[in-house]
Amino acid sequence: MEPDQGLRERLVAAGAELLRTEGPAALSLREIARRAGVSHGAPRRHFLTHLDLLAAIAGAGFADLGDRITASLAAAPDRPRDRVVALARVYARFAAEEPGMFELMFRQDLLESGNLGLRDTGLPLFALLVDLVTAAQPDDGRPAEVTAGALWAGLHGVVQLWNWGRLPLATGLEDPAPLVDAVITAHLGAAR
Amino acid sequence: MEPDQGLRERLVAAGAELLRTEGPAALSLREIARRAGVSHGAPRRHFLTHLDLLAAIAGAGFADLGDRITASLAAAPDRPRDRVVALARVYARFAAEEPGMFELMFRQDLLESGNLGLRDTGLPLFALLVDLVTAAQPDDGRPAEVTAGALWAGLHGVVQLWNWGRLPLATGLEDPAPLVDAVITAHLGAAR
DNA sequence: CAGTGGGCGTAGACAATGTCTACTCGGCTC
DNA sequence: GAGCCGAGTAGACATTGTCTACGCCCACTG
Repeated sequence: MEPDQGLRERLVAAGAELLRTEGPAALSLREIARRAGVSHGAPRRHFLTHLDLLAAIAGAGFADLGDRITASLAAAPDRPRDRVVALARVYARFAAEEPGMFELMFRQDLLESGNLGLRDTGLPLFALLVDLVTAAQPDDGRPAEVTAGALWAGLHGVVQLWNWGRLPLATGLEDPAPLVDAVITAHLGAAR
Repeated sequence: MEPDQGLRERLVAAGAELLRTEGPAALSLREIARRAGVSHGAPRRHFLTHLDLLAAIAGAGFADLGDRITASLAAAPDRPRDRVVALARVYARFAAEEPGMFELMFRQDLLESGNLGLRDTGLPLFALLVDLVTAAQPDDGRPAEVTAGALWAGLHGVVQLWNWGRLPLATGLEDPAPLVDAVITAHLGAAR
């Protein structure tokens, strides 16, 4: 490991690790500082408030998700619909593997803390989805932004409700994949 | 007002009111007790832990949402698709008017607290949706549970991402209604 | 009717948390 | 070399969730 990264990065990394191992409830400012090996006042030099630190951790989560998506798209076939499927798969896997981070990323009080860095995170993801939807040319007669928005929302809702635990109970499924497929097919048409 | 309801109900009502006026961050156990006019130890006689109290408040939110939906369906036309539209409208309005309660209702740590009362809340809503989808008979060749689940997820994702603030920014819309319509049409077909 | 037991609320303690304010210390510039 | 400033430490403070001891009052039993 690199011993010489700044404390700011170490705090974000320690928070992400803590989130992964102990869950969102363990993300106190003092515990993060402890894991980073500094006193409880040290984070204040880099983040004005606790929420700002959490927002930075969520930002790292968005960066991670973005990296995974671009990596997956690089290896995906050219047909737009297949690329949407690849994106959706990564999105669902991310939410399933890192539920704590996923929850943190979409907490609304993190935006309200006036963190502009987070404000436009997630928008590149949406722009990418608009491009894919435009290329897929669904014949629903709607603006691509609306179709892309509804598609994202469907995908997001599936993984959210799945993590929440009601959908597995209600549908009897043990995997969200059929629901993700239903969402994509509903908006972009069947696979062929 | 009835002066003689039990403290349990008064705590839930005070919490819901506090949630409405001050937001989710203000929902501390002690503040709820203060608003209910009792000492900070009193809630413990009715709720073992803070999370249990929050779960009860969320349960009241589910009951409220259920009431609004059944009231709306009573006045809705008979065509299944129109009934789904009515349900979706209520759902979206609820999320927009009571964002704090909506967020609380879907917090996942509330379920993990082993509250069985909350565990099956929301399932009647889903069963209702399955019935409506079955009656609407979409020709997607999927089990009604899957279509209903994907539909609920789409609806839920729209209002969630809308409250989150990214969708308005990304789509340029100032109302989630077109997205809700896109979701319903995608899963149940056009209005005619 | 006396007594008693338990439900229900109070009051105080405790550890932990987020924020604020000295203070310290090391390296930098003039 | 003197001053200064960024960065981390240490302690204080109010607030929170939980726990425990206590008191009250009403219903039931003998």
